[in-house]
Amino acid sequence: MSNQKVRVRFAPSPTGGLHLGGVRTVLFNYLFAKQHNGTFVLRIEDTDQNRYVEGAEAYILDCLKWCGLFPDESPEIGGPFAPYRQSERKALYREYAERLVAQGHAYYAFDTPDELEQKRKDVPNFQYGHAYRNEMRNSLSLPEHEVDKLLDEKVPHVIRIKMPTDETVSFTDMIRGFVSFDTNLSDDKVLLKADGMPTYHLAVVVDDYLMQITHAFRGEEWLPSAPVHLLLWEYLGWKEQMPQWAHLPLILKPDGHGKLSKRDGARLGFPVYAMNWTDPKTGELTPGFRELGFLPEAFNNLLAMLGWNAGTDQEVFSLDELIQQFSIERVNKSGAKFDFEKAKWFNAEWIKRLSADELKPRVVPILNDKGITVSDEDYLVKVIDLVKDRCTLLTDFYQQGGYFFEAPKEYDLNAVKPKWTDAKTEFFNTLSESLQAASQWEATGLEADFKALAEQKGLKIGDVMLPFRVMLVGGKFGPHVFDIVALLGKEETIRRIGLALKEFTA
RNA sequence: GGUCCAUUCGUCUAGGGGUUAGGACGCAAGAUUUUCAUUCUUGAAACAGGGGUUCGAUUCCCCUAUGGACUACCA
Repeated sequence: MSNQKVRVRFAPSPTGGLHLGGVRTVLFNYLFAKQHNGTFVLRIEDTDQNRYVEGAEAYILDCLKWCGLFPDESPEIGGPFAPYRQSERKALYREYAERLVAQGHAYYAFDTPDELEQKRKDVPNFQYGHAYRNEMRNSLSLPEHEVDKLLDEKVPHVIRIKMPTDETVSFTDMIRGFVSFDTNLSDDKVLLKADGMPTYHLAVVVDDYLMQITHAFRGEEWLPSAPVHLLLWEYLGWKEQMPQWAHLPLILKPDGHGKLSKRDGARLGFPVYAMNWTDPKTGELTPGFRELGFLPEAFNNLLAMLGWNAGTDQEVFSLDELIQQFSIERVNKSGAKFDFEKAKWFNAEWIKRLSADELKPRVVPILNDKGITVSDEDYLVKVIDLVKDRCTLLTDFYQQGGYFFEAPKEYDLNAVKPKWTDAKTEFFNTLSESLQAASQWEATGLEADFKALAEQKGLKIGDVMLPFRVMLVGGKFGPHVFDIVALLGKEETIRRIGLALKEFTA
């Protein structure tokens, strides 16, 4: 296996939106694959038809595209190990389950859901395992002829793994090192469900084998069921081909403790999903990072830093840098609480780092959404350059840059009206006239003229500078006033002075 | 309850038998900016506790505590 080409997979089940932690798992898979010139496959684990959600698979694909984490093999693009949807591979799992039964490592169980429920009620901490399996209705406890009869009559049944007693299963995890488990403590997990679909336990082993997966990354929540998987690899005779495991630390709630869930996002006011997700049944919308105004560069970056670090002071990484520097050895063992403030900082950093040209195509839709059409792209680039340092989210470009495209609809009147005087009205009227007559239109010259005029009128510069800003921008924010004036142009500046004067003196 | 896993500033983390325990986010103060940000400087802020081992433990070992995951015909 060590000389084999690296093959990794991300195997989500299409049950809803894609969680932050899911994207991080994708990212680590992707980084590892690319770094080793390996293959990244996307496999859809849709073996539970009860939980299948329309549109979820397409949504997951879209998320990966947005993040720029493209699979090399997937249900969409195919590949040498197609199909990549487990529901389409259904027929193949039974054979392996039967093989395990024949070998004595698994058995048929005929207990109905009701019977199981009853048993759980009767026996505290019931586990379907060595202690109780003889009390249940299965091919271990029932006489052979009765089992045959039940099978012949096609009585619904499942296939369960027969966990060995008094054995220790151990392996070396790429992240946590040596871990071991006592087989007595694991129950006889269902391998093949009554509907003929495999459970995760069987499917993940069979497909990882068939798809020649060399390294398997998954969340830490899978650690307790690892012994079942290990045993399956062994019983199926594939132990030599078993991938190396890496159980990733969990992403935790920012407050309190526990796994971060979409509920926490709603409660604390930040997204948990990569992109907006609308549940097709309830119509409920769960917000996403993309729509909130995150850049995929920043999203990848912040996810990578949740559990991994380069061992240096560097925190801002491009995807290429991550591919270069990522190492599984430097992934932390313990869970990390998600910090939305830091997440926003990463985004602000990326907005500052990207050029106005690179930002342009991402800002246009933001402005369009607000009803602003951009006819002059060069003008937009200048606007972006002027305001990008004060944007944290992409959506901030509307607030910070919208007034370059349309005059303010509302003014921060509290900032100007209480201190308004006739002298100021007079000043701005005169300013309009002198701007009209201006022979040049460049920031420093305009500023000098403005100051000279204020002095001449006996006004403090500060007393007219702020009102001037509010006239152009609408509020107390934005770049240097005369940079704005210079970009806005003569006609528009004068127009806005007139517009605002009406409001200020009303 | 049981099993497994984890534990350095509020948060993400670096470090590692002898260090002023480093960085980042956030927070506070100051400088720059006649707005708001950016930027810069400075500051407050941590080795869960107890035993060992050792000349010396935050670092190694054990125990305790705390937290988390899992304990479905879900993944």
